[in-house]
Amino acid sequence: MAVTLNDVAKHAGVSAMTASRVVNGRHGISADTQRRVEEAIAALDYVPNRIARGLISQKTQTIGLIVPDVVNPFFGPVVRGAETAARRAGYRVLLCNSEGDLRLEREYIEDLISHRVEGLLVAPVSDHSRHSLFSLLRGGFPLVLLDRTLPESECDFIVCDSASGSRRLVEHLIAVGHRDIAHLTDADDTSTGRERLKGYQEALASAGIPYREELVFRTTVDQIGGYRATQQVLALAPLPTAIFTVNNMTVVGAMQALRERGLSVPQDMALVCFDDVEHLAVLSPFLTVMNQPAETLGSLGAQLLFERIAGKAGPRSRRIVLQTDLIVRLSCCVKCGVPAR
Amino acid sequence: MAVTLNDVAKHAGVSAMTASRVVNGRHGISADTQRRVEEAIAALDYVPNRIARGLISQKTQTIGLIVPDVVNPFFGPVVRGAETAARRAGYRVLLCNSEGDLRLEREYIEDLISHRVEGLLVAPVSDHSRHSLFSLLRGGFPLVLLDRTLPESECDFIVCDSASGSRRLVEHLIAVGHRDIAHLTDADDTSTGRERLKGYQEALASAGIPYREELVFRTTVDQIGGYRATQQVLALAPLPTAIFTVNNMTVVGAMQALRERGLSVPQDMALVCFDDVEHLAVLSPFLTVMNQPAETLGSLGAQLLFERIAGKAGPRSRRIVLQTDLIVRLSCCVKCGVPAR
DNA sequence: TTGTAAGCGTTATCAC
DNA sequence: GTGATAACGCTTACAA
Repeated sequence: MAVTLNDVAKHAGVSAMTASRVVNGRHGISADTQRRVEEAIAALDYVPNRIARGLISQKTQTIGLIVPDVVNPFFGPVVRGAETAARRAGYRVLLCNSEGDLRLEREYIEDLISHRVEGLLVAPVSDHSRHSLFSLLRGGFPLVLLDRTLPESECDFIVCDSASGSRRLVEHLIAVGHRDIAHLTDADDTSTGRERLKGYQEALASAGIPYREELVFRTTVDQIGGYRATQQVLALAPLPTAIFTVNNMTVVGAMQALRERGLSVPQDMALVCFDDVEHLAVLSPFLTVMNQPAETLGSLGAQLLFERIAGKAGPRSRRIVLQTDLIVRLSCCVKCGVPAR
Repeated sequence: MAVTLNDVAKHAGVSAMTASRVVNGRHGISADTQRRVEEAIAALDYVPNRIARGLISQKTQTIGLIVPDVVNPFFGPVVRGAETAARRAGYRVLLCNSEGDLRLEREYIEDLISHRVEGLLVAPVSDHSRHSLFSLLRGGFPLVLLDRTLPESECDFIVCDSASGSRRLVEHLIAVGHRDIAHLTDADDTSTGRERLKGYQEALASAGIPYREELVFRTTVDQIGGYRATQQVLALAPLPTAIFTVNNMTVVGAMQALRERGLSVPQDMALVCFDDVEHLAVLSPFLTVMNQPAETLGSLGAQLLFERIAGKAGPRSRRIVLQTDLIVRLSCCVKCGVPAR
């Protein structure tokens, strides 16, 4: 069905090798031959087979990208950033949604290796992802971690400064008068969760507010997790005056739970989180957030990977930490004051 | 560097063929041989090379997916739906963002063909995309169009019912009292733009409201396009009382322009659009929209494609039209009434 | 039950 | 300038 180089060669009355030379723009071809081959290519709609090429060159011009979910407003831009950078570097991207599932992540990794991607960009599900990833690293396989680090890993990564971001976000809450701040976060097995909890604790400590374990709720960091954890928050007496959720999905669930209970934000409860949502901010400039440069993270991550693939990276792991931006909007409104409890 | 089947075979003291049989779970292998090969596979961390496999079988287990932008809240879910369906069918997805650029789209198509994807899922940039796509169709290449159709094409597609959706949306505006309704839409070269304009006209006609060309603004359907077109709307005198934008990106720009002019929605201007935004709706249930089942569109589109790839599809093109849902929220609020002009 | 030979589409190498 | 040959890693067809 597909037209091969041999078809082109026959059509042009030359050898496959000569046709190959024309396709690849090599020198030392007579003008006449060149023309005939080009005509044959056009006439037959020939498109070179990269699969066959890759078999020889061991280069597939393809990388794998694994994120929990493209629809997540944080990972969407990460994917776009990576894809754009990849295109510019002449690479294609095999996209995989791990759905935060370690088993699925592992399957995808194996599958991508089997597809002979030249490198892997992974936003790991959790610390446990290292079991799937470390054997790659031992083999020197080009790998860059996105958004989360892995313990004891000598691996390139690019993340945002979660601890500092979290600290500044909580400092802001404290500055506008909050003292009882609930924190909805990951289980203890992700670097982002640990760092954000650390920042939360640091902010409290430097304000002289005692850390209270009972204000920290660990959950799955999706909408339903945020919803359930917020229900637990709302069972506290007295209620805290603010909730800080670890990311953009948990905050949605939190909002849902608050609304169900008839609580308004920020009048009855302040609500802040990590991650801004592109566009949403314009439509409804409401949530105070710690914005992460997601698209930059994706494109720089891809650049790190391409350097590694090209062998320009050296044996030491490179670690990039991007800064986050506090965007103050209405959800912890100063003018509204802090709810009295 | 990579471990090959030959390495495994040598390690196990058998021929490559025998090793291959074990890898593929064929019958007729002695228990002892089987064990030795499996040990070798484990010892060497062997992962089969699908590239080589694909060269023989002509199957790469890969499809291409081209959308304008993964970050677009409509296409994000489309991508997830397609990717999930692909995984279930044992396929991987090469994701490409055309950025609404015909040239880029064309490059991607050629590149994906060269990567020997087994089929293509494309949300075409515009009618002009057919120049890149029709030669594929002639060759019988498996192709399914997403979201937009192409004129004169005998090609599978899956879209939403834009005309009916648009009509119902405008009927709603009319029902709550609007008569001067501006419409921000695509240039005339996309099926969605044409259909939505048609629905707009139908709704006006059946309400006995004359169609006024000067209320229709054609623009690029992104944020900046929506912004500029809305500025033009705001130069009208008298102002219309409602704006209906063709999609979720234009509405963001529209909101921006309205806010800059100090106009509130819906008090000063009603605002409705196609496409809902997942999560946003929870955080801020504000925009009245015509929701499209984006994820379903992606997963059904993938299913159509896999049927075609498997040769189960027949020569006739299949055309699926999904229905849309009107979600009434606050942005055309009845209680607020229609602004007097 | 296992192995040999050929070939998928392309390119590197070396002749001519 | 151009072409024959082998090879990339694997599987199909056939042989032993």
